[in-house]
Amino acid sequence: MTGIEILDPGLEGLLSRVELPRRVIRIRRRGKYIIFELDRGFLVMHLRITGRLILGELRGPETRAILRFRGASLSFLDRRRMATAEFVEDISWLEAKLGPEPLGDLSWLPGALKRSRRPIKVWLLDQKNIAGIGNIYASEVLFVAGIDPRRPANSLSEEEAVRLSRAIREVLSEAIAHRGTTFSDYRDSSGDPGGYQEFLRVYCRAGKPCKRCGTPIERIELGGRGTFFCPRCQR
DNA sequence: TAACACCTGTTC
DNA sequence: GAACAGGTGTTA
Repeated sequence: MTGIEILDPGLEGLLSRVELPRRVIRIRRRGKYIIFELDRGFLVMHLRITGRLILGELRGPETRAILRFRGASLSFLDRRRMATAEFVEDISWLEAKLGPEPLGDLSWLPGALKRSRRPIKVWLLDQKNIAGIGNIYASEVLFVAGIDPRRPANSLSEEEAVRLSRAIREVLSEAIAHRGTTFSDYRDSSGDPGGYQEFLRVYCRAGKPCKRCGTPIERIELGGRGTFFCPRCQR
């Protein structure tokens, strides 16, 4: 990393406290966080809802910073300015607040569900339980598993918990294969939208017929977030 | 654990 | 004018 141009004054304190250049050892993801491992310290980013990292130098009202590397630049854009980026010396705090990865081994999941009475949909969104499931995929996963999002986590049977584990893997793998879900803002690093919005089963389909049984999809609020489900297919 | 706060844009 | 939006951190 050879330089950073900070365009949003709100990022000053978080990004300017490191002397450049620094070597990037590798870039990885943990939950919804993007981690640049540097020869000393880390650059940790979270794109929240409308954040984007686009290759090249894009200057516009949404541009918050431009990261420069030897031979490449990354523009950090964010329409709602809720995304975060900061240099830190260590990232143990991140590991401490995130549950296991959703695409890893999930054999622990049935046991963990028994320890919570929260609605299963709210449980899935809590990054401390499992890291990386957002509001779209929580609804989608529960539809595929055939589970009512309002059910207390600890009311799921062993068999339902196993179905849920499989649904998590299936939905997230499919979504990744289609390069993500774009309603309005999400873009990949080339600026291209994802394609999974074409395949969503329940999310944002309130009133439309269930793709499996034809019953109108319902929208309710759980944990303050819009939640979509089929009252017939999900019990 | 729920409500609110953080932001700004879109849609009704 | 109000409601809604893919997320998370703080507060009550």
